[in-house]
Amino acid sequence: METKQQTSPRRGRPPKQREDLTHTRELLLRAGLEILTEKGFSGTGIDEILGRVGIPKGSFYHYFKSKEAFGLDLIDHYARFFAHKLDQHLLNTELSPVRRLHAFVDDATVGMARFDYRRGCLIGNLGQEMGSLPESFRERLRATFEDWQRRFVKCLEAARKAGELSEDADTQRIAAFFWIGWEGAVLRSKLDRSDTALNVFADSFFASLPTK
Amino acid sequence: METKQQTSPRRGRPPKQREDLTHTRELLLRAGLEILTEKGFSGTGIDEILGRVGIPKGSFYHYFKSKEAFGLDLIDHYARFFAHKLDQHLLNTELSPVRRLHAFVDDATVGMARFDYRRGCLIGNLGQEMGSLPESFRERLRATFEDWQRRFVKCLEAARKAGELSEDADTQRIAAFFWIGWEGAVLRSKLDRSDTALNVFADSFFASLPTK
DNA sequence: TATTTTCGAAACGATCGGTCTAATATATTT
DNA sequence: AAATATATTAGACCGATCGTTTCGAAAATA
Repeated sequence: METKQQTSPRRGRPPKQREDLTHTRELLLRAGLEILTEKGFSGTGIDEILGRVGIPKGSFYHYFKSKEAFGLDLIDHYARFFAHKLDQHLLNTELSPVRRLHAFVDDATVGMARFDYRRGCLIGNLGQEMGSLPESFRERLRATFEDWQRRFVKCLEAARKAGELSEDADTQRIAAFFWIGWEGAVLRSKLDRSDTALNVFADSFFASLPTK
Repeated sequence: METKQQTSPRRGRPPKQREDLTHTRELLLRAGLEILTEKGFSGTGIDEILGRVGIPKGSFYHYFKSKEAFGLDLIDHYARFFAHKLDQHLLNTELSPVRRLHAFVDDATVGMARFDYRRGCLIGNLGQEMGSLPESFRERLRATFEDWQRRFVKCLEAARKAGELSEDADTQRIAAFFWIGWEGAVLRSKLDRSDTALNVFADSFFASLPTK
């Protein structure tokens, strides 16, 4: 394991170690996200992503060793982005816990409207596609849902302590219920090109909360 | 529109008109259903379907003018099959209306277990894929959901009249809520390879029914 | 035999993910 | 400044697979 010499001063251009400003890579991830949330993994060719940002194949395979690796990076990228958005609402102490949930749902709803209900949730999309996807995707997708669910539980627990939920509310179950159904609502909303499904599910979900 | 002569005795080999024994066509539809519920439309190649049943391409394009047409036929095929299964439970007068709903959910749950949670719902699968599918699919998918929802409403109405649901229950909304969430549960169940999501959603759904 | 349906096999052009090689840009050491 | 080494760009190219076409042989009834 002595391949990497660390004593002698290396010559030539050193590898970039700054994560933040790999412009091209960032562009590819952004475009990939846009297209994959719309058309899925199998439905999207690399050439289409390349064409949109005007970048040749050489660059793509310089930054990602395969389409599969690209997909995995995309999942992480999206999971982080979405977790941030979730926390933005669910940790907003200016609102009561249950109102934070409403705020998130409303935000997501206008988010879908912004793209005419053409883009959905990357995690849900890939989850549905798992049958024809590299098996390596499964764990990451599962873990992402668990992560989102965990953040939801925290907010529900806060609601319970604040008296917005009954004392014996099963917050784990409620959070699981939400994400299961919400993904269904996003899928249906894409099919219908309408926010009806999102609203129907959200309303029924909130109405089902055990408010004691 | 005189192309089809019905008076003169036709010559040559007559078309197979027996529904049950359009062997090849039936085989293709069945295999297509199995594979598409597992891997989706974009994720499945025609060759894979052909290979499974040992039929050459010529036959496929004899019975279906394109993959798109095949997909549309598959949707109809599945929608009919599923509507039949739905009615089997929802019109079963030996059970109370709400118990019929339970029976359907239980049936669907063991159905998913039978294939190790690898096969989902064709309509949900294609719905999610719409972004990269022929636009002609959209209306059929929508119509199928509406049909299923309609059958659900009838059963809910019966439940209301039987006193199992409160008098002012919004059966339309409840049925819509169910199908939105149930498809999400099927998707999640496939990802997790477990019936947990199905059970969580079903339990929460039934618990949310306005029982007055 | 005439006519039509069905089957079978090969091949098409397009596109898929991925490779290859060369040129260019950028940074460091001598 | 020159030499050196790496980062990045650029796109032609590859084999495999995609959906589709073609065309003739078999099958079946008139």
